[in-house]
Amino acid sequence: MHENRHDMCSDTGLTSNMEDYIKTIWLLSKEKKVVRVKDIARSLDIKMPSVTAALNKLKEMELIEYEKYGFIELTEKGKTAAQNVYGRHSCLRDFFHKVLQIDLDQANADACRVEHVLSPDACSRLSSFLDFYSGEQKKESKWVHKLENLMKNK
Amino acid sequence: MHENRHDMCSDTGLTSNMEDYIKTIWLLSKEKKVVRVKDIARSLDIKMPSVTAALNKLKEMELIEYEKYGFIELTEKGKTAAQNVYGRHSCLRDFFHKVLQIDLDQANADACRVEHVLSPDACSRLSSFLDFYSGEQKKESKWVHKLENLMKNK
DNA sequence: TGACAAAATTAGATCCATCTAAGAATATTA
DNA sequence: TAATATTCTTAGATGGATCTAATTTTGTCA
Repeated sequence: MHENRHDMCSDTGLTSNMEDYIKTIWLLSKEKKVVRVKDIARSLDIKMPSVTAALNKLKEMELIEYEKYGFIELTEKGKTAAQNVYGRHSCLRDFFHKVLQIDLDQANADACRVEHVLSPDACSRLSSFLDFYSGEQKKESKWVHKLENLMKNK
Repeated sequence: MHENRHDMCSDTGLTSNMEDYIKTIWLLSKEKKVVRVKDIARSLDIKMPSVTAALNKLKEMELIEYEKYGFIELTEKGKTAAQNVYGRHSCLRDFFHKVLQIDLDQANADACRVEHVLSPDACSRLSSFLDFYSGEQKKESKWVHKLENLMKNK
């Protein structure tokens, strides 16, 4: 019982928070090679003790490998989940930025929040829509230009 | 300090939860005339004591009028906030349902979660997009048909 | 109107996620 | 290498939101 009382996310079965952590760890490990508690804290704009607490949970869930004062690395399971979250993120960011023409920073910020709550189906449909839109954009369809103008003047 | 540590929503400055409560109260009062703790609990799929606790906070924030064992009514401030949330909700639901062709129940479910995290700007742009889309739909534009087919076969 | 049923509240607990303050481990550098 | 600075962890607290169990209030109806 009680599985669904807390903030779980449709896809990964993790809380929004846990999703944020693994996404962040994944992004940091792509650019830094060594992920530090400090970096995670800075990225998520929280304090280090909060990170430590979260890392222990993530380890418990076998999403990361991690020893006290030691390295932080995603397990395969963790990587999969992170990519999953990031997939949703980029799909949303692209929609916000490319279609709705929200500036990139704000598009990212919106995506960061929405990514945890959008159903897999909605996400995949949004993705299809984006593909369609890109195609039309390449073909320089009139309606795309109209829409672009409409969004530009907001 | 500490204003932003918890789950605040861009628009109303309330938590997702509080937004859910006032939206629910608003919807119930439109169909029932007398809003009961029991109804709110059933709507949100939580237990009555949780509702009581929330009502006290909402009263504190002057979003509802409410006395122990008594009536529950939104203040003007509360109504405004509720309409605000519901505006976001319907905009998202329409996008999910009409554009992405997600069935209505699921569209509502997705909207219910996203409504708390979408920025006002994104929301108003999405709304503009929907207007544009509806217009094109009325004109029976080819691209709309193409997109409709694409989404139908998902 | 008095007994019973339904609805609402209080009390007390849990979980999640964060914080500050203080102390331990690690890294740097004079 | 000893002192210092940085990084990280522990301990303990807070706030939001929920729950169950028990109690109180309100409503119903025989």
